Amino acid sequence: MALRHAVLAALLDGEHSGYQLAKAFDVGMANFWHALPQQLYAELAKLEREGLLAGREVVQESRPNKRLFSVTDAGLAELHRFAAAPSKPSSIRDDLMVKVAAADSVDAAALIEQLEERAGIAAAKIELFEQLLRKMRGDLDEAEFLARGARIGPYLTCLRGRRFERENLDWCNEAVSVLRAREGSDAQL
Amino acid sequence: MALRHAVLAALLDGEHSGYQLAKAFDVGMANFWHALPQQLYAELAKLEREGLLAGREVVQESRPNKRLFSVTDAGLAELHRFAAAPSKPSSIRDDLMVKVAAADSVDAAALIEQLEERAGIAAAKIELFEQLLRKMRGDLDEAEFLARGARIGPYLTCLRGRRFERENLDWCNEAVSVLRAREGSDAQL
DNA sequence: AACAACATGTAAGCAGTTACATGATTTA
DNA sequence: TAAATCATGTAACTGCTTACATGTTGTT
Repeated sequence: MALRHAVLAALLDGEHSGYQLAKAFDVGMANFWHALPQQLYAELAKLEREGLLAGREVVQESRPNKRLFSVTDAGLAELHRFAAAPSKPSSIRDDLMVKVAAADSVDAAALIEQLEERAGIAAAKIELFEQLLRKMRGDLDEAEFLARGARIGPYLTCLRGRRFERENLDWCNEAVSVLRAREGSDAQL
Repeated sequence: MALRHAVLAALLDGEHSGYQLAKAFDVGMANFWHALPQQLYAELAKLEREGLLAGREVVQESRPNKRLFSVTDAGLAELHRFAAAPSKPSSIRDDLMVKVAAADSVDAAALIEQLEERAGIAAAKIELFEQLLRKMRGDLDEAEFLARGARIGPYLTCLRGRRFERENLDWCNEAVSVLRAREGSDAQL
């Protein structure tokens, strides 16, 4: 049960609505934790009931009303506790990798197509991360920001996301060229 | 529901028992799909009921008896279908990254400790992948194996795993040195 | 006129985790 | 003699996904 902590961490840079959080969990946050809007609304309600978040209603005119949430002292304490506790190793789940693992028994063309699609997604994400990183840095250059910038946490996770997607892109391209080369000359040992 | 496909893929290189699979899902397979032994035993039983796997009892003397499973034609057909179907993007879940995202509000020392531990784990995994890759290659050099080796699927996913862990290691080290540097001079903007 | 963005949820079902349960043999 | 390896499961719980449900405003 750690979606709760991901939500608390996401709310550290100010109050957000469920809708705003859902978008955050679709970009920067999504590198290490993914969640659908329904899940977020449910989790926010739960965290509020438990007193780890405080919600306030904001009445809007040309928009539906919304509820903004912020982390309470109890919420901060819970984050502290969580950060100090040992965690289990990360878990990854990727259908495409399962398909590649079965590459020898499966249609190569379909695999190549999906690897190329994935490479495109990775490239787009890299671009997104670059933007996010620039935005977080503001006027400072990277060394300066790493040394003295505010909110280093999200910056570091973004750096991890960029590294991950670069590897993803490179590997997809490598896998595609290997599979293509074997398609032509299918003399397997 | 794709553990089933991961199991089918894992059984492509011959029959295995639940126990053997559990070990495989703890090393090579774990890069893209993680599963506990209980889950595997349950899934194997289910796949056998559905006719995608065939199990046979092997009586042993100095060991408990075991059941070895292999993929049936129906299982292969299901893998084909799965490989050709579109899949949703990979999902990652990593507690440690959630903690790093909250780095500005939590205890830096505890974070550094966990990042170093993770770096160690990553280094060990890299070594493990190197071994696995050498073992799969056998006498061939890498270019040769990529071009003509048997069972390229597991080799490619292993290459992905090694890339991932290298990035992990580098990033953990980077994050540690950033956090250390900030610990000393805590003049945040 | 159609679609994207804003905004929030409920209900049912399925997948994954944790705890429990057992017991022989080989290695340190 | 203690621990690791071999070997297989059940039961209860929790968390995640899919499907459903609604309605306005701004953009193309």
